[in-house]
Amino acid sequence: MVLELEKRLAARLRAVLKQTYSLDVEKIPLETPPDLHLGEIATPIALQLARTLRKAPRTIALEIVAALGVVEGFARFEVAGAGYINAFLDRAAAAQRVAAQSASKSLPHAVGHVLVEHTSINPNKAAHIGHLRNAILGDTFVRLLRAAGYKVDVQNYIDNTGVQVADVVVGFLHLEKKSLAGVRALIADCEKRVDAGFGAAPASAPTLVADLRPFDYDCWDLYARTSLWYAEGTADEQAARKKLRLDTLHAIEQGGNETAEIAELISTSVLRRHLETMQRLGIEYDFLPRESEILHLKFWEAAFEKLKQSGVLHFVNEGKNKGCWVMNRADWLLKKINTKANPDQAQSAADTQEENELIEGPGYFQTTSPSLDEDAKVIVRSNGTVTYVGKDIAYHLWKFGLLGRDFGYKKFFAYPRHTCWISAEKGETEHPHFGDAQAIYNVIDSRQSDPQANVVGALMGMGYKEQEKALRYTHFSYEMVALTPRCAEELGYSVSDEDKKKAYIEVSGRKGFGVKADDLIDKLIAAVQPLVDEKQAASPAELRRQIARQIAIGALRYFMLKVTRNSVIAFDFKDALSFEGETGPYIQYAAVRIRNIFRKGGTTAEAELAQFARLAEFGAYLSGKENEDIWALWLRAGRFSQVLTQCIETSEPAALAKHAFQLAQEFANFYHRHHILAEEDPARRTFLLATAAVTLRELVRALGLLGIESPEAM
RNA sequence: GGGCGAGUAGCUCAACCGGAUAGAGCACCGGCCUUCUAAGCCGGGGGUUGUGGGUUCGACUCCCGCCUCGCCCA
Repeated sequence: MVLELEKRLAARLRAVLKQTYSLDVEKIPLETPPDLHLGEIATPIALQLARTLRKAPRTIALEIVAALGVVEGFARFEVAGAGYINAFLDRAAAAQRVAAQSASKSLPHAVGHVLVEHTSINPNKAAHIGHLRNAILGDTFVRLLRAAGYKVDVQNYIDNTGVQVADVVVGFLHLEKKSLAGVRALIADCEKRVDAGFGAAPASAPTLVADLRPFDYDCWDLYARTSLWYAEGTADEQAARKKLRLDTLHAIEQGGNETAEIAELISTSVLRRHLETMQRLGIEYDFLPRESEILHLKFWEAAFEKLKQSGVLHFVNEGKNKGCWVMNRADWLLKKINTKANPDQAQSAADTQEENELIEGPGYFQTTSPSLDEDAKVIVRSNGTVTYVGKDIAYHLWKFGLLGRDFGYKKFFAYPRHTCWISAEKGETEHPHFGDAQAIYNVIDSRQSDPQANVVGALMGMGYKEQEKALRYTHFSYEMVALTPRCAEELGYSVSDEDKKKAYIEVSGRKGFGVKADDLIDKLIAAVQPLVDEKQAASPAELRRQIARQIAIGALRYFMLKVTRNSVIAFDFKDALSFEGETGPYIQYAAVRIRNIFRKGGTTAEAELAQFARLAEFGAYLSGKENEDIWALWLRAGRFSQVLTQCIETSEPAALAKHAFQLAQEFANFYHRHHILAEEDPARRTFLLATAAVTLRELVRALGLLGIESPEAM
């Protein structure tokens, strides 16, 4: 509702400026006034034009308002302050529009096939809180894109042939002295234990993991032990272990041997655990592309030819990179380096500005003649091995359908409503097709921004800037989750004096330092369960467990989503286990209260909205100081598409989290001031019930996009 | 050494394209349960937005320098 009116107002203002001043203003600045008595939409356009028009801002504002005339959906316009134009909505008309909206309908504007990659955990250990942030951000963004009308495929990239998997293989073979058969037996054993309770179906009892060790937990410990083992012993022993590690890695990459088979067994089993963990949070995937297929189906070889042909790579004959294939660098980057080297050439602010636009804008990449660039990115090492970035370029060419090769596909994991596929050398004949995306989002933490930029650079260098789609590459970056020193100590880790002084300590899978995802979920459920049992004593135990689970997940997802992406989360149980204030449960609680009103009133939201549609006159209920809180609620409810659009444009789901909270907060305010069911005037009662109905609809919709369920009771 | 990001209330974080009085939550203090659920509501204190300049009608926001912290690369 608000979004439509903003567009209409902007169009009208544009026309007025053209007509009155012969000005073409493409972007009309619109903002939200700080207070409702200043209207619902404001523009400082008159302030901006004061210089060009050589007039006082207020004069301009008054002229514009006079020329605006009547605009549908608006009650009036006022000039305020230094020269703001404040627009006041026709509240009754606005409320009607909001009430008439459908919760399920997606926005019509978006078309196109989008690919979102998230989670992508090394399949050698249990998922931890950092992985949770990734998966929750990614999954939420997928929900937002789908709500906006995009067709989205969700991918979870699996590095099943990397050094991390190799380390656990080394651990099983050489520390645990297990054979292939031994590993297989252990996994079968673990899976039995998982089936018995841990991390299983929603209805099962919350289980703390102390006595139930799923396989990914075993690997978590073994991985840390193996990492330590490499660093122990004499220099000779260390060298031997290092060689063992490298040989193992090569055997896995090679495939077709027992070591590779063990790696396959481990990575597949751990991967399955990751999918189970994420399923607890309502997170599902469509396709799992694996590194092993990227290797064996020769994706790199295909990409290498294209990279050489397009001149993005060149062979180095001298200097420290002699014998390597390196990537040519973009002109702007070299220019920047040269400028730094000559401090005499002081740049003006304008030049810097221009340069920034070059860097950020599309089409900046121009390959340059291969001069001496010792810092150029090496893609193929002098020993012939490909770097990670090289393989990633090949993979991303595939994502855009530019590689000319495809994976094989096999069914891997069954969700209640759909199947998750995995890559295979020889797949099933009947399968869906992935890749060929028009836009991609890679949910990867900010530490990977350099490699990501290199991949983009390569794609652009290959000339795909001409094809619009190759530019639609978004590194959906986010900061890591770290532990506060206090939290680390609580968990029993020994914290060095140096670390104690820090605000936070980075988690490390290699050191086994962190909070496991399943542990956190279990802890949350265990913390909420007593509250639910107490307040819902009359409900059956199974329902109480379901509610506790919904609240726990709501708390966790909201905790990860309320913070903007580029802020480090210093994890602390005190904050994460909170169910009060700006939390998921607070919002869920608001929705439950509304449900209770309808239940007690013996009516439904749908029935009341239908009743409301027949209401002749209700404008009076939306005006006046005493009804300001009610109007605030309707207005907020009408902002949904505005917020959704903003979230997608900025790749930032936090704005929706904030929106949901504000809506819940405004409802709580309304709830305490107006006793709906006690209202004696039937028309006003209908109006108040409609207010609650619209709020419920919007709360449930916003929560749903955040991946949070709305319990029937709590 | 180079690149990226961050610094806002005691703590954790917001602030739409440069706009009106910089906002929430937690913590703290004081009120509110015979009502549609107190996982709630109301009130209170709390700020030189790291720092010094610049740009302009206007700067948390843009530019330059410096300080501190984090990450990445060498």
